Amino acid sequence: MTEPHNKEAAALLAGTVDALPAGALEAQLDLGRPLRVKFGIDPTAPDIHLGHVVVLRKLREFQDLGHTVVLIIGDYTARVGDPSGRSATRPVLSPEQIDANAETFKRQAFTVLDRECTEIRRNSEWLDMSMQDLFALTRGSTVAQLLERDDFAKRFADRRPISILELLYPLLQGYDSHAVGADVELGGTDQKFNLLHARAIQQQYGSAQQSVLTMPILPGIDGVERMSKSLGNYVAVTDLPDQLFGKLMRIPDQVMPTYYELLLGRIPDPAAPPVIAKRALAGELTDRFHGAGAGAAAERAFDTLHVDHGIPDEIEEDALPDGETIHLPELLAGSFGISRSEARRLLAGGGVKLDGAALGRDDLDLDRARLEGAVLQIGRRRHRRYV
RNA sequence: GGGGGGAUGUCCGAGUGGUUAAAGGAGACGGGCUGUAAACCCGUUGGCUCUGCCUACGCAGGUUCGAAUCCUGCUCCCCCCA
Repeated sequence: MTEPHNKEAAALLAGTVDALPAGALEAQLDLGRPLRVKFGIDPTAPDIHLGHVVVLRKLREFQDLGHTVVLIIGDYTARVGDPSGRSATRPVLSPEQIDANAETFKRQAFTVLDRECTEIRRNSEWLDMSMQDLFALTRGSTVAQLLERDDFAKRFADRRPISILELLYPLLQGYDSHAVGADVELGGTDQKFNLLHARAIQQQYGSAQQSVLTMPILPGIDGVERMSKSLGNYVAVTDLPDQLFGKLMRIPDQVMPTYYELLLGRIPDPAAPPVIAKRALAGELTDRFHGAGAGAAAERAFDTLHVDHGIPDEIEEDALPDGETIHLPELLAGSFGISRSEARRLLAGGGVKLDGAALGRDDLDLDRARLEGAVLQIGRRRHRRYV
């Protein structure tokens, strides 16, 4: 084993949870050729979020060392649905939706990955197989093996349903590895079973077996559940700068160190108060996805809104309806996409402001003159100017 | 094939004839506080022409002065035995 490869291995293993089998990656690096590093993603929900970024950053490290990333768009497996985590049945996507999502995915993945060292494949290329081929694939795996998987085992014990289709998922993902000749596969720790099962499939087909690296799971901005689109606790890489900054300011203080470690690769400044550390985190990530300076601009907007409780510079405009008096519930409902009843409740609760001054329960009808050119505001974040 | 259980508001989940727009929790939203859109505290959380009216407890009928609660049929889901 040569010295430079040891260093390379150490860098690549940093921050990973599992590297299996032990020593496999080091041996592969000693081959002295670029490795094919697989990462698969199902285009079910078309937003790459910071949870994906944890894995993507590691992939980028491989690329920076001259290895090739094979990005698999699971357009076919998306029809099956990975049963990991929640057992809710996935909605069936149309081919058009899957295509559109796949495009979005590609674009977003390159906010982190190096386009030059990335090979993109769709697993419909090889998974659209004959029944005979499927038989051949399924012959190699047993129910007992699959039931070892944590969530299957649990559901089986609880007598909750496990569909045959779901059982098939690890086989299909494994077949992907065989099809693209993967040397290494990355995923979150929740993917450990699937990643390892791929080794069995590769062996079954006489391919070289991949090594497996798992990355920690990033908690969502609720600080509790894993970050996921379906739980709504995610920060998308396409979120607008102000949104991205603001969402990151909302993470509970306890998970801040985790965010630092997984997204920035360091710990927060121990001398900094939480709010300062959180601002630094939010600013840095905003810069990363929107360019240098975006973080600072977003921070100024944040201060205006949440520290000074002021009105932002840029506000969407709406036209006032005709008439000398304006019925506020109707206006608010139309502008902010809420019901008139909700508008009344917000009014009664002091949540509606006109040019910064709170309105009350009885301010149902206002003279047009008071609204012309004025700004109506719900809470701190929603504003509309009337022209 | 046989037997059993279930479908409640954004979600989870109480409720088994009469203040039930439906307990409780979560989430969300609003207010207060704040060196954070953290934490903490308070409030709201079906719609509307809003001191009232309308629509709601899988779907369609029925019983009753009155039903989410009882009856019949239907749809869907789950479990057990084979």
